[in-house]
Amino acid sequence: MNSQDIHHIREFDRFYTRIFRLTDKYHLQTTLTLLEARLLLEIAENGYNTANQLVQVLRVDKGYLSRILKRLEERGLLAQTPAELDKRSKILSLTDAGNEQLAIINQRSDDQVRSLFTNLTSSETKQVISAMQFIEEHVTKIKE
Amino acid sequence: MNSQDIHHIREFDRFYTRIFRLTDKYHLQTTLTLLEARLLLEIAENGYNTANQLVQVLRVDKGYLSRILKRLEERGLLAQTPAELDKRSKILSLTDAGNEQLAIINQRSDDQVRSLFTNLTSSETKQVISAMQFIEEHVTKIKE
DNA sequence: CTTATGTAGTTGACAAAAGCAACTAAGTTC
DNA sequence: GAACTTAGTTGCTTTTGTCAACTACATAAG
Repeated sequence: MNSQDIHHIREFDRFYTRIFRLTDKYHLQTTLTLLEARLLLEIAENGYNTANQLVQVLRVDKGYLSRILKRLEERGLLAQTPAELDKRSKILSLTDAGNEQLAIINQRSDDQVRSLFTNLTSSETKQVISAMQFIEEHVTKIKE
Repeated sequence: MNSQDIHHIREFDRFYTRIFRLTDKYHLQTTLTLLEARLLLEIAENGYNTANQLVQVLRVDKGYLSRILKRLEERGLLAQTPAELDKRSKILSLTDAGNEQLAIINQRSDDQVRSLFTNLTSSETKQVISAMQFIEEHVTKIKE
């Protein structure tokens, strides 16, 4: 792998982070931070339903997470019910209001994605997606 | 653009951010934060050599930036010399130590990129890079 | 020239985000 | 059942980022 290749890849990296605006303070004009939005998503859609699982998958401090979850609960978006099996842990789930918030976020994320592709023909869009899938399949995960 | 397409794209987004580890606190095991590393790079390699230019291109608060630049100067990585043409502004440049730091960061970034591609044949690598370039050329920038 | 207005960067005060360590309560091992 | 581990909480601190006021210089208009 030559230095020109590496240059291209790092260039893409900068392009990508800029375009997808990963640093937006509030996620898509909701009152949720990026992390809060991500938590709702992981809980509701990816089945991570304990604080501990979220700590693993998102690599956040457990103390910090604990407070964020408490805040989400206070805001009525999240329910924490003691686990029957292991009484140390709590099972996390979204309330109806939480699911509504998530739906809004998803809607806006979808809109954002769509707007990135507005000028593309349907065939170009398909090619971009193929390119993404190709990258996803081939780029190797770094070891932890 | 159908919902399946959007799903694929958002999936790629999550994959990408996870793999490239954009949230690492210290950039590649140096004592520089991601922003500090980025500043050195923009100053030395992209020719943005005033605080004002950096504010524009990286969209950070000018007060915050001012403090970071001061810190980099105190650490001996950065020199700020008054501009002759406009005495309000200072011309930023890396010291030798700053260039060394940047070289280390670049080296490690390169290594990281390389390690993501270790298992790929040279032809697969070329295809991934082509895919990246295709995405870069086609995905439209969101308006500010 | 001089007044008004704009711009580059600094500073102080503050708020939000994140990290660290000590702690409680429950589970596990032997 | 004593020693150890684990899930989550809480207090304390640091880091990161925001906002507004301020200084010094620049520029345009009368």
